[in-house]
Amino acid sequence: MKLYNTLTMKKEDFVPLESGKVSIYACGPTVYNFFHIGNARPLIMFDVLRRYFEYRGLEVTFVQNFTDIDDKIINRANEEGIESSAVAEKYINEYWTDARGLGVKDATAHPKATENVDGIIAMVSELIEKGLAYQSGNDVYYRTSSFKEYGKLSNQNIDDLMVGARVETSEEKENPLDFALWKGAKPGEPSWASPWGEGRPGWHIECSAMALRYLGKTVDIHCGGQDLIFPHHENEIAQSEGVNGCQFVNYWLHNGFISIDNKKMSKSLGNFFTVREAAEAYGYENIRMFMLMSHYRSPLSYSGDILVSSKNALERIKTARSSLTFIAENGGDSVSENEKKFIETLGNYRDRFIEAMDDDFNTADAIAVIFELVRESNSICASENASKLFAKETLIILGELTGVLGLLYASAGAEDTLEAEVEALIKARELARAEKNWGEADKIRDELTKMGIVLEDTKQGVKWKRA
RNA sequence: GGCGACAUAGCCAAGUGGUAAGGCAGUGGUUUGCAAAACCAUCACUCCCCAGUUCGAAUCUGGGUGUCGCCUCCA
Repeated sequence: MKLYNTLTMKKEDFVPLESGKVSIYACGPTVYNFFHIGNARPLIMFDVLRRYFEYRGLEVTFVQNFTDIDDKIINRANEEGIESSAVAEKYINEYWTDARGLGVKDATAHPKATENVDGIIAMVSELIEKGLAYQSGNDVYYRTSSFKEYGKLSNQNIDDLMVGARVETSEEKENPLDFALWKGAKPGEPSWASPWGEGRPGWHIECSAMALRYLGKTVDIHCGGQDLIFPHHENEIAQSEGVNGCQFVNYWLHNGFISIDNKKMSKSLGNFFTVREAAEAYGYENIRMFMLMSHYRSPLSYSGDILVSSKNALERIKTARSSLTFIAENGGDSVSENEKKFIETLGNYRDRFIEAMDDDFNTADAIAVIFELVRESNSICASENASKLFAKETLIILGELTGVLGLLYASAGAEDTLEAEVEALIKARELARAEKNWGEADKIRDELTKMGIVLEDTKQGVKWKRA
């Protein structure tokens, strides 16, 4: 499998540290608000990466943290007049609702910053001992000038950064580029005891400490949004490699942004849609489909129209599955030559799907393969003698491929049953149709439509679905 | 100023040297009692522009234009 590595700026063959296993660290949300569509992209795309590794038989350890202590959380808590821990708890719960709604699997571990303060303190202490950090007042800062490779991920050199730096100058820092590892507590702020007095961890150090604790000194893959490359991931490298003296991450993966009106969607610009509101309007699964239809590194622009288009596209796959499910129950027993031939080609779809995914998990291409499978399958479904065997075999591969992408989960396996009243109406309509009483039949169909039941008269019988 | 990315049909979007995937929308047809769904056909002589390399370029090289992102919390 090839993955595009931000560190080398090339697609590289993925070789895990330990054969058959892969460790992944993903920067998780700062829990002070609902997360937005842009935040959902890495969640969904790297969930697909994780599922794909599992599909290929690798044992995946996937760690995603919660940043549950930070300025924004404290501000929010002050606004609402509650504890910052209550703010964090609330939005962690909201996170689960949305993430699971989007079909994102829970990570192997979801560590919280506040539960890793001891590890953070140990790491900061070691950085000080090594001369890579210094105490200033009650704060501790990383001495960027002492880490020779600072800038290697973002391909920047320190001098250029300094020229363009819009970093606020601080009396506390030796150098504007230095960043906080530990922040001394201001009155009223939540704090933890440390060798430098009461305080709390800086943002960057959390990830280094949690990656070390859960995944060890070197991680196979670290992922996140492109805006984290600098400074967040650059700082993580400085911290982790500074302390551990070895490569921190072998493959750095970064997703592209989602924009609105050609501007990056971001909380600071205020031009964002939360996943919650988008899901209410268009459905969680269609948001997932929207993301999967393009490559994770491409820029993507969000609109209601595009979600409708994604919804229709996903509907096509759902309809195909529903037709197959129907035929698997109501189809014929004899298998035609045409079907036999088709069944033999099913493996080709799998091969092409894998080929697409092996190329930097190209989900857009992978979905195109699914659509081709759908077209061929639909073609056979439309024939009078479609067989149970054909439908069952096709369902297996369709379920397998959509499962890797995490699609079709919302309605998967849901045993939906009809109300007696609806069932009676469908029977009545069948009777009317048999008598060629079209007026009555159409009247009943309109009635059912109003009740949210859509009918399809197929060769194998009447199919229904909820609108 | 430094670093990086993107530009393919009405819309979305793959494709990194061999003659433009896929989806949405549209149009014509088949099917249907009529629908729905589906299928078939059609939908970019062309991939921002110019020059170059090549038998051959959307794909490589050089130049230009436009847009976006990071350099400050940010997926």
